[in-house]
Amino acid sequence: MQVFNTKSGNKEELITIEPGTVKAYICGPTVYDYCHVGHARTYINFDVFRRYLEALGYSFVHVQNFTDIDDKITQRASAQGELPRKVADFFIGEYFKDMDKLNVKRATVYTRVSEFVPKIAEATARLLEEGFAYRSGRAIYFDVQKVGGFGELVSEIEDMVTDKIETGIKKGPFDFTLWMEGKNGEETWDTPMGRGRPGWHIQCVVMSTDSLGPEFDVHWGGIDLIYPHHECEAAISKALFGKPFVRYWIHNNFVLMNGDKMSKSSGQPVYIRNVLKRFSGSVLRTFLLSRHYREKIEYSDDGLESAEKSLQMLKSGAKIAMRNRGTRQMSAYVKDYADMFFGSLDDDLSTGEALAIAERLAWEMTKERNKDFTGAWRIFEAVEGILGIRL
RNA sequence: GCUAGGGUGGCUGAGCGGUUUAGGCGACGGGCUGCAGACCCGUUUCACUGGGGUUCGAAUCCCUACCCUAGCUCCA
Repeated sequence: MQVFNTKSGNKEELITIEPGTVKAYICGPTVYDYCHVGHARTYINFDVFRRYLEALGYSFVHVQNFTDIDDKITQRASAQGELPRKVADFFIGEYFKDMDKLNVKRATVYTRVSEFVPKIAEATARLLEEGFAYRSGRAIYFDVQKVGGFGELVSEIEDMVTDKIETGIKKGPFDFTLWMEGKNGEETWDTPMGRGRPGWHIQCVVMSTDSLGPEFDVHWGGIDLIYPHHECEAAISKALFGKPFVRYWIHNNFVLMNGDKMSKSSGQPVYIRNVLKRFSGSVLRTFLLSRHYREKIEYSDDGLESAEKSLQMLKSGAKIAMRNRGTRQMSAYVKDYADMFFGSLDDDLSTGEALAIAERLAWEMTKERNKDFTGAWRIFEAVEGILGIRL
């Protein structure tokens, strides 16, 4: 299939390192709150990516983390008078409840930062020894210049607005924290480097490569993670292994609300569980898949309602189609639809197009009496199995 | 600056090589109604930023110019 690689800025044919196997890592949530619709979009699109490749016959290794050590978790914990660990565990549980309702397949491996601290400390110590990192103030920083700067995903980084970047403690403005001494109330670990906790970027490098090896096929995440998170990951990996790291970087776009990104920093997010009070998981899934993953999508009641209508149409079509379920052959008319449907998915996961094609077929089936719809059930089966929309 | 995505009729917004040029809103006419509203029917019959190019044919592909939006160390 063709996928858009952020690294090259182009659509490329997906060729895996090991034929027949896709090794993929996706940045999981920082578990300080319930998941919102933006999270849903990321994990649903990745889920369809996985399901499609599995349908093509690939074995798909899906590794996902939970960032359970973070300032926001500490903040929430102290506000509620609880231990950070308890807060993280709670929201991990809630994450699974939400994702199960959205029919998102479970990952092959889930990792938690808190379980990887010794390995992260070990990697940090190695970077320190090899001169890729330095100690300054109360933290250990990664020296971006030592690996020849950034450039995996962001070019001409010097052109970026650097006004708000603090310097002084750090050698270079783009250097970032690998390890820090803990502050009051934070969870810390004893290591040969002293007592402290890991920084954000190195976590994902250690966790992904631990399961998938130093080189793997796909690294997925929200578009907001391109810089700094993924760029920093690439720099760390380069220093740690001296290998290419990830072949395909894939990023999905945001869910907007009133034109702005839905997130904690810009207004209230819409939690998945709140949407599910009014619409089914399949409706939300249909809504989020109705637009291509690299396009922004505007969240609105109108959008959900229209997704509900689409789903209704798909269900009508599926009902008619399933009457001759099991029939191997496919009429020429249906074959055209099947080609278009699977062709859309093959072209950079165009779920919106695929959905529109299935919907049109459903519509035709409810209206046209004299056409041969033999084999149409296979398309609706794919809507369920690949798009993950229950009909 | 860099990266991504855009510039379509009064507005919104699909279409992304050729066909019935969506749909919605609004407007206009009619129906229904004691009058409105809602609802129903009809009309709104050739819009695609400028300039090149490819093609038998371009809103749709390529180049170029201009303009707009978003992001750029909290973030999926």
